[in-house]
Amino acid sequence: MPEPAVRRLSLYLRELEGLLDRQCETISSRQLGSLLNLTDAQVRKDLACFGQFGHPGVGYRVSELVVRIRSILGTDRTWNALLVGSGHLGRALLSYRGFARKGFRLIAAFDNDPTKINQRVGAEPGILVEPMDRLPEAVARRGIEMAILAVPQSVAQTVADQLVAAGIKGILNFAPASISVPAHVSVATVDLAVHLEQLAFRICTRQVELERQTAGKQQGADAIGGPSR
Amino acid sequence: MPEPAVRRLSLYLRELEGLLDRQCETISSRQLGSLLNLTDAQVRKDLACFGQFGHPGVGYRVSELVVRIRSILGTDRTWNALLVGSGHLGRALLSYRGFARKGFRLIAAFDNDPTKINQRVGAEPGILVEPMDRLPEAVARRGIEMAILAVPQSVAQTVADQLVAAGIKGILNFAPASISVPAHVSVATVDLAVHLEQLAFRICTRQVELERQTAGKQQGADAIGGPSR
DNA sequence: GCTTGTGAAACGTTTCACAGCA
DNA sequence: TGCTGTGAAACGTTTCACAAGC
Repeated sequence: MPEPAVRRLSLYLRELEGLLDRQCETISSRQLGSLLNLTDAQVRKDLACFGQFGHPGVGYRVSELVVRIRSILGTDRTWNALLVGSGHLGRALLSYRGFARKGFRLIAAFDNDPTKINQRVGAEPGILVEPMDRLPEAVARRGIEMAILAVPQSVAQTVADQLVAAGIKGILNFAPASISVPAHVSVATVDLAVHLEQLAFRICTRQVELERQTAGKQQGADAIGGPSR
Repeated sequence: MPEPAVRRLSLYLRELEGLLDRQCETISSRQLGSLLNLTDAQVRKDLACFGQFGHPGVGYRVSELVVRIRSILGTDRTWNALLVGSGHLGRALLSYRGFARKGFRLIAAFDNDPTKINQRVGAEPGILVEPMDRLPEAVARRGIEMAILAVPQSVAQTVADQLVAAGIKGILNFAPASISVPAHVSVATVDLAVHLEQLAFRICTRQVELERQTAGKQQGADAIGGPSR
């Protein structure tokens, strides 16, 4: 199953949910692609990986496709998640409404800092920050399958190990570190600084590209004796 | 220039900076790869794209490689950045120390919500949240090249247009929407909900894989009449 | 011995082009 | 006409294998 196709599936779903709000009933692969700067063939190939959802001559029915993609991604149900690390980022994530809209419920929070334990964080009524030793029981008792890791780099691996031991099946890791887990556990790492770094690189590269293009055009113009403008 | 190689360059740098702290002087492609679950050949090919940094029989000198990669990524200097949207996520990003460590300075913040304007946010002394109409002047006067977009989906494109008009060269977009900008501007989108969705998919898939594996083994054992255990 | 850098082979992804269908 | 689904071609990335160097 092509990994890039799975990544794009989430993006298709995001756009389709938007179209649903605007009561758009059907959409062609070309239209959906143009929303994400993809070719029509790309969209069709991606969707065809998972079944035949389209209607020749018509396109894709938005509501139908939304249901299908949710079912493929496993977001046609709610997932319970917990948070470890109630620093600035952790608290922001607890308050983020985007997760709930997609069916993810953050229902517990943990930290090992005594000054943070027993505080209530997030939108009213808030979630109680519990000490780390309560984690295993919470996972078992409250049916929590996912964890959001928002702790400092230095303790990321240790906490990840605790999460795995507690029976967590997937970790969304915001710590700037690559963590290792057993094969039955999935990890997705989001390193915010890395994304800014990539942006810096792209800005530099874009700048150079444009300069080269301009220079090339000028030289070309010079060579054929065209107007330098 | 292979796009995946550039992505990994940031990860190499992150690991190398860690090794530098632990006074590790040299590292082989195999060792560096194992930190990130990559093959040694992958590491060598990636680095070779940008020059000859290695020393046969020795490996790569950590401090040298750090300098080289920073120079390639364009993070051998500081970048000034601004933030738009001082909601929960925006304020968390202003307080995040990881950016400063990588040479990114968040030096201005904007919002169009009157209740947020003129507040000070982030670590002491804090950054003053200014109204959107001050944005163009701030970009020009303070040499700001990057923007972090942490606004709701509904206004993401509008604000992006304002940023472009103000002369911003790169946007790190946290809004759950794909935004379009002219070719001379770079965008990186980080959709937090999408990452959780991908994690949900991987958890489901992993579960099925393991079940199939177990079933396969059992069947295999049955077929050859081995112990069913 | 161990290491890098690199052409060549293997693999995966995207694009093309068109048959089949409403 | 307009659309999907799909084999085939084109393109890009990763892995292999080994010469060259410490």
